[in-house]
Amino acid sequence: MPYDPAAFPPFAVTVDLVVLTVRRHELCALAVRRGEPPYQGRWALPGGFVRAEEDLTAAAARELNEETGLRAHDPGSSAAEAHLEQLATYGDPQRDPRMRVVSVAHLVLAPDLPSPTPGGDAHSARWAPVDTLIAGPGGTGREEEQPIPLAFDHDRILSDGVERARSKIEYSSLATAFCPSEFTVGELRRVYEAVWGVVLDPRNFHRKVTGTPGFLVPTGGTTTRQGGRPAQLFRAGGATLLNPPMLRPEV
Amino acid sequence: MPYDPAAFPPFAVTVDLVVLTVRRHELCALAVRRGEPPYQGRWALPGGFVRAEEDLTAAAARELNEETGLRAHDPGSSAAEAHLEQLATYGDPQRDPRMRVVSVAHLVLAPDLPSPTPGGDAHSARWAPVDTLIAGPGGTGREEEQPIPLAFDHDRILSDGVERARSKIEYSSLATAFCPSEFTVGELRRVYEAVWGVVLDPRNFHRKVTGTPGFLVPTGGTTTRQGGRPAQLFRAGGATLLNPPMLRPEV
DNA sequence: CTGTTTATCGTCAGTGAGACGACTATGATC
DNA sequence: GATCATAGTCGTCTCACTGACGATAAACAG
Repeated sequence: MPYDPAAFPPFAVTVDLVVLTVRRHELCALAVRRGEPPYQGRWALPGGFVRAEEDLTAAAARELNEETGLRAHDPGSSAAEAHLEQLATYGDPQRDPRMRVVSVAHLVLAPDLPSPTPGGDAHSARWAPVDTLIAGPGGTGREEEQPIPLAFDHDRILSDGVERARSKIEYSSLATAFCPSEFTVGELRRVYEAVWGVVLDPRNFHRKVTGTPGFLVPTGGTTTRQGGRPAQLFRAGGATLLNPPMLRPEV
Repeated sequence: MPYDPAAFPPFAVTVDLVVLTVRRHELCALAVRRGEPPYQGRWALPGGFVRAEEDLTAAAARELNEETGLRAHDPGSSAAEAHLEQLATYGDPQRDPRMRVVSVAHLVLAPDLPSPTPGGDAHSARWAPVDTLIAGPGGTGREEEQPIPLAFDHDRILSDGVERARSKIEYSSLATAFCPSEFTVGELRRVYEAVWGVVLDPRNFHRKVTGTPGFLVPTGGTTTRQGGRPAQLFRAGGATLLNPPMLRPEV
């Protein structure tokens, strides 16, 4: 194909973020309320335009920091860290009524933030349980109420992000991205239970995660913040791939 | 962020294709020779600009058909079919020296084509063993020769595509996309061996694939095209996910 | 002190994978 | 035609891992 600067149509390129965390035993996603048309007043995923000289990952990290104060996981940063990875790209010609927009969606897994409302504006952003945003895989959204659809094609993007997170914690140590830097086996188990929406056997889970080399390293400390007998504290080990994987119970 | 049509920079959006097949027991990728600068004369992945009113997947399917005559796997099409899925998006500001280009890479898994050269122009396209294009995971490229780098960031795109294919045949029935519509267990095993670069035990492999419900359905016919005792012919079953997965041997 | 909660260790049976022996059915070769 | 090489198919044995679940430990609440 010959090079002709006039031969290709111009696109707007954006990044959208699926930011997931676990709050009160529920998988939650960050949603922002749109202030202007289209979809004015509807909830949407955070995102924005990629700048002229900005890498896609950098744009996603910048938007994440603007919305939540979180930093993407860069070795060398000591701020609150989150896992960030590219999810997929959505480019249906009709997905934005204003113009042709291609959105590169990114997935962020963050620990539960102490701040009750992410970002600065409490009215425009919230953590919403994913069950209230999209219908679950097995049935309707919880409480029999159908969720109000997100703006644009963000329902699909969120679904894809949740599914990616659900499958990825099976064979990687990514579930630790939902935990603070030090955590107990029980806290990690509750992450799996919230993300998968299942109940796991504490004894088998304990055997699995402590028996997988490189997954968890004990810090020596203990805590009773979950009540009951004091539990050992761990931090994430160097292993990123779990082999054999953690098995998600059958439905 | 307020809507201002002048506030976002224009991007060119392209699709690039990682087209993989298995030829003579080797995993091969489709490469085209660039006819003009930049990187004139170098090998590159096939691809092209997304049209103004064209979906990303449609653009990838169109480019695939233009280059190889293959059709993406659409139910209802009887042409030679291939699996097509989105791979990842590459948007480094410096990746194309001419302008800001965001490329949505797609992965295509195709059966070995009877035509010796894909597409029409034998001089500009070829199937190249991936080992001759990128260094293998365990060491150098084969024959101790360092491969000539592909144009742009296509080395990375190809590596990502190959890695996706290698991991995806573990837990899905996607390896059948490399096979003709009817194939034997041995032919499927040779696909795994070529993609992973390993040798698998024929007896354990046979037990695994024939014992997984929905993976293979016998057609009733047999063939001796591989020599030896006649082998049953199968076609791909409806199952797409393999549970438990096919295990890739340790290195 | 008793009950409750959570953590942790152990046991046992069943599933599945790796290693590998044995047999079968074809074509090639002497 | 006998023999050999090749590829396919069935079985067996062992080990690792999982799921189910009993038992004990260490905290706190009443």
